[in-house]
Amino acid sequence: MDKYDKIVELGRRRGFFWPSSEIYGGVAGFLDFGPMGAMLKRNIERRWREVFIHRHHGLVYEIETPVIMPAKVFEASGHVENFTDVIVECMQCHKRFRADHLILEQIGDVQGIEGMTTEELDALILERGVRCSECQGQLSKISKFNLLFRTNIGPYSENVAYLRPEAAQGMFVNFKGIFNSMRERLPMGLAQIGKVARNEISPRQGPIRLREFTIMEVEFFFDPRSPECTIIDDVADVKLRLLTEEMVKSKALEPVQVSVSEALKEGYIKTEWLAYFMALSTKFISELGAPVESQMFIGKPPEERAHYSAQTFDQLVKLERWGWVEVSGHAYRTDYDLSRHMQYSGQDMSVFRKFDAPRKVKVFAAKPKVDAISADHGKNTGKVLSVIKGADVSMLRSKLSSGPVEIEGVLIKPEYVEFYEKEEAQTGERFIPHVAEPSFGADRLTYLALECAYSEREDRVVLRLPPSIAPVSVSVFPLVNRDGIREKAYCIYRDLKDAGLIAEFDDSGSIGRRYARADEIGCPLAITVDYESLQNDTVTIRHRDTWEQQRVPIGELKGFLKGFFSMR
RNA sequence: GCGGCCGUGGUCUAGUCCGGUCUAGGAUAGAAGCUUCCCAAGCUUCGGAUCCCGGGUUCAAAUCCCGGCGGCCGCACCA
Repeated sequence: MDKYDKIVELGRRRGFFWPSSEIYGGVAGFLDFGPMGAMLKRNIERRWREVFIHRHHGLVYEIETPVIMPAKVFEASGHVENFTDVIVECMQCHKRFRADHLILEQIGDVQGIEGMTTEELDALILERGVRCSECQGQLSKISKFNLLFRTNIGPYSENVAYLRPEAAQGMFVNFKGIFNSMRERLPMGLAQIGKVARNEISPRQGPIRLREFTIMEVEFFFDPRSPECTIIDDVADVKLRLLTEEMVKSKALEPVQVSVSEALKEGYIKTEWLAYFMALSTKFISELGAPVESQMFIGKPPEERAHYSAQTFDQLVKLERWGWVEVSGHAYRTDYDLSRHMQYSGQDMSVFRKFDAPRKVKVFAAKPKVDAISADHGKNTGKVLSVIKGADVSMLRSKLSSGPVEIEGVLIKPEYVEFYEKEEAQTGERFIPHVAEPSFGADRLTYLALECAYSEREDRVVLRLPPSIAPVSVSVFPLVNRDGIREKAYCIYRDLKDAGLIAEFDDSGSIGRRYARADEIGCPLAITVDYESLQNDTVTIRHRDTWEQQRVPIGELKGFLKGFFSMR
């Protein structure tokens, strides 16, 4: 029985997590979190929120957008195209191919192949005799890999929508509006914690690979001309363990350990903001209990990167059963997403960059020749004039150079317009921001925290969760249930709850049993009220990790706890 | 998706090969009470399993057969 099995067992026994829809046989890739698990996960989310968002207020803002978005969004993002693979396998040599690619390759362009169902493609393969391009073997039926969950909005089946596979698109589509309302400042990060869904082909590994999970993402927008991270000094000395793309290529297994500033100087990481977030992530993952030695970042080669990424580092953590597992991804998405949304929606996603000093630029201007126009158009002259004024000058100029052109139903002749060069002062230019994206899976982190915290002592399970994320902060026990001790303990318990702590009260079984119960859910402190408490108003505080006890006056309890939890 | 192994109270497990003695045993966890009073002590009592689901064979199925679902391992997949 390895750690994974033990955690799965503990997870069920103590109400952390278990497979979803279990009474109907369960369904792979979905997980339910119980009372303890939900609290643990929320605490991890809360810590992430503090580290990545609140500590950067003024720079990073949290937003919330729907899980369901119209098909158009994911057409623009490239997910519809890149998330849907129709795959055939050669029955002879067992090589796999993208079915559509193979068809196009062998029989040329096929009308409407994009929208074809697998049955139609199967039929096409059969009719046209498409074969394995390697060995000419016969092909299997198509299997379809579409990781997007599809649904409809409203009663119309043609109104297709998808469940988001990442929270990012909600931030991209909102970028411009928020940029405006947040006073048009770059850099600016948008963050989101929320559910995403990916219809994985065959998810295994329990909480590690899910079809629906919580993602925690920042889309950090910056001007590619000023890509400097203004707060890089805060993390310049943080050590990163890196396995760069080149090292992966040369089959290196041991990561190099370099400081953030070295990693940037050596060009391992392409942009400072990405490096900044990688440093934050290292600290964050350490705080959850994973030692730095069992973390590393691995550079993804182009063929393994997402379609939108110019550089990706996966942050890996070593788990006992699953080996190196990705807990966060750090992608340099450049201007891919905003450009695509600009193209697909027709909305301007660009941002104005002011020059240090206005520049003089030579531009062409169009001057309509009213005489010539009115000679041809008479009363319609006004219409023609407005068409000319509305047209893009350089476009109009190049078109007219090869003869008359029709715009908005009006025939424009070259002699209608005179072009002349003029000097114009430009105060700036428009550009599309670039994006650095750190992205975390909260469910994996929850499992990670459990695995890191899991320990055994004298045949008992002790979850040594960091106090900052422990589901229950403090337990209160009466040593015995008589002589007013129980009442006193209960009073303290209620006081602590009033003070905003997650506290539990337990008066059943022996004191040792109660300590053991508290240890199993990772409660860091237990307060015991005993006979001495009746005499001098002190209690014992028992520490989960050392089992040591100390006496603290009841009056100082809240202060003690406040200090204890704030320093972790 | 392919192949192998597997699925019994909340948890772990005995029983499955060789059908009946299993109205399913044990341990642990849980609840109530007594007792003890600082690390899962003890005693009493209680609740909790249509033996993963569906079908079949049989006088009789936890046990044999088929299908499904789920889990683990290997291969494939993993924007």
